[in-house]
Amino acid sequence: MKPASGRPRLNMRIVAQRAGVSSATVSRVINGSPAVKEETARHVRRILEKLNFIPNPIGTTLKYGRSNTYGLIVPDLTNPFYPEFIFNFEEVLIENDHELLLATTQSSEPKLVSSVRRMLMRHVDGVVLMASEFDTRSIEPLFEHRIPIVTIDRRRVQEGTGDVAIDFEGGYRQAVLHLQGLGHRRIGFIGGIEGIRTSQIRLKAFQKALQAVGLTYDPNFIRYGDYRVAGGDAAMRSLLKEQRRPTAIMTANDLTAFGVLRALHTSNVGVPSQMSVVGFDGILLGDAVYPRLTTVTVSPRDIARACIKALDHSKANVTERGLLLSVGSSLTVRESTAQVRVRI
Amino acid sequence: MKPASGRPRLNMRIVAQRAGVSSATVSRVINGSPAVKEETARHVRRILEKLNFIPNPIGTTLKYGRSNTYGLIVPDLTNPFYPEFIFNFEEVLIENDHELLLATTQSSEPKLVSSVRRMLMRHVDGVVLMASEFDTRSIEPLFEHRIPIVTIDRRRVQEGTGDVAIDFEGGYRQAVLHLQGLGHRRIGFIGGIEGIRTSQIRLKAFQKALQAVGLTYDPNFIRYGDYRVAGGDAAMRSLLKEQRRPTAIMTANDLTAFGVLRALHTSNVGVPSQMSVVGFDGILLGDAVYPRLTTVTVSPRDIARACIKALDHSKANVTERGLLLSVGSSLTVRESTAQVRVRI
DNA sequence: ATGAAAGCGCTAACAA
DNA sequence: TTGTTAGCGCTTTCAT
Repeated sequence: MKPASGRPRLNMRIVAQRAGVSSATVSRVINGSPAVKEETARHVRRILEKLNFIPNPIGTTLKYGRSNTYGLIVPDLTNPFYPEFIFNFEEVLIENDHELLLATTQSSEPKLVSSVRRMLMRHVDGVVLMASEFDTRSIEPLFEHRIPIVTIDRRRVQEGTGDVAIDFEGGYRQAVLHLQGLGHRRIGFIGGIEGIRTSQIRLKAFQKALQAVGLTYDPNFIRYGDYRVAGGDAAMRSLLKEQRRPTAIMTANDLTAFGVLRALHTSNVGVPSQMSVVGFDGILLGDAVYPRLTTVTVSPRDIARACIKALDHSKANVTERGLLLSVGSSLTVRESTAQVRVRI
Repeated sequence: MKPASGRPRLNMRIVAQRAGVSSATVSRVINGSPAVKEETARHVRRILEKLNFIPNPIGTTLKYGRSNTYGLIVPDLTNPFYPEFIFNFEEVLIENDHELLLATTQSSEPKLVSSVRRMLMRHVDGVVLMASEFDTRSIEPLFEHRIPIVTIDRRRVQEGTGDVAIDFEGGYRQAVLHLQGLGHRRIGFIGGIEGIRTSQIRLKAFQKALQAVGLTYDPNFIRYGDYRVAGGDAAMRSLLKEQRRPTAIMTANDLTAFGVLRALHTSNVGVPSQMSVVGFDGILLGDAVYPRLTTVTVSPRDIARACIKALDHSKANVTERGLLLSVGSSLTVRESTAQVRVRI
């Protein structure tokens, strides 16, 4: 690798020369130090403008060992929920003059490890970890380097690590209430991937929601999926084979609900005439499918803000256990739910 | 901002001390220089492992003014095509030990300007610009700093700037051929945003495809959308008001096709029984809607590779005009197209 | 084969 | 109020 060729990059020293001051003064002007005579500052600012100077943050990063960058590790860009979150997270970061370093794991352990390594190399000031099913060993280096971490839905905090928990229970309860109001008594649930933590959390939340409104939980109406369309489709087909069918289906996320809709269409089961469907996430595309999806919406912006808050807290209190924040969810009623019609 | 606190970060000097060599030797070992005695190298490697040393690329960046980072500017994370591209682009970058710096513009000029600024600050080695409708003035700084640029579908190249063009015409021709084979003669088109360049390109490509197979172009069957669901929906509703209707609809992208499907559902027009629909992009969710969308697929991975190729070329030949590459597309037949049934 | 040292751009002590 | 300087981590020329 050869050193930068051509004329030297425009830097503070050059600006300083042109302005007839020292680079320290230029630095002070740029950072708004009050210790500079207003006249000098004005003069320097004029030169800055004329030269179109853009400070090189690499210098600062090197000096302070901090990069003003936050890492974000997501499992998958294919689920629209993540891009929507990324967008919001990025916006919140930019508001605070921070950068985003994005990594996707594809739910693969080696990818997680290499993502973590890249985060470390780039000296991120914190990491948001949305990859749920991770082995703690993979993110060990993050702990060692004392990087503030926020997990999503891990519902545990430790030294330097906060967590943002989505309020599934509240959301599902609203949905169950809505369905109950429409006369539904037999509500099925299609969850996430069997055996992983976040799936358990969602299923539990569903059960509690049922309980809260006094409906009975029927294990025959439960299936697992894979948080994706294919899983929702397959699970719904399986559910349709039952003698006694539920009259409404709730799902672990919107993509699963899309699969459910597709399976029902294919099987000529009318939605919402014969079966009501409720998703979870509130992705924008929920409004694009037919029928438009009734779903529990959780605001990506709220999650993003909570993440930043937890990260900031951990940064300021490296040795304490991090914040455990909760983000609410609310029902968005669209067209995939209706009065129950089938009598049994 | 206070300097890094606590114990100094693990760096090459510390490794060198532990290994009883100089930091220069450590650097040589890490970079695989052959000028190190194998015995020494082995010893250093052992220490490296033991200390779990991760080199800090900031030092290198500072020294060389290059960051091994590529910038990617996309208009929107809401259209799944972009996340799918981002994922592929990131993968290709990581293969080559590069980093990704992502920015979204939301089709807003100020956001583009600030994105460009961030790219500059971070010393990106090149920029992929997917924000189609930009004023050249906004990216002027990129030119000034001699940053290699690749645009998508701008179909013009200049000094240091390459372009990757999607082969709309070839893709649309396959689609038209497919529809023609199913007996369709009256094919409508719902384009992108009226007046912007990429919309023109797509509409022209559609016209040429029609021409190529000997079908007539009927302006009454043409509408504009907005590259999103809402636009496709509205345009389709408008089209349905025509006395003579087309029997098939092609669209500027898949999201538009989703809107078309929704409008047709709502208007009780059967797909594909009464109307065939063809999208463009080949996003994964095209397989999730009902009916599954027949579409023209363009491989995000191919686009990503082409971008890197063009970027590499421009990097090596800063003063030449960049490469003008083309990426092919191919028809994916699913369930939204069928034999024409309606006789007029 | 290895080490010493300079320098990339920036900022904060410290000096003037 | 402004300037001088050291040093963040790295690589590479030059010296040994």
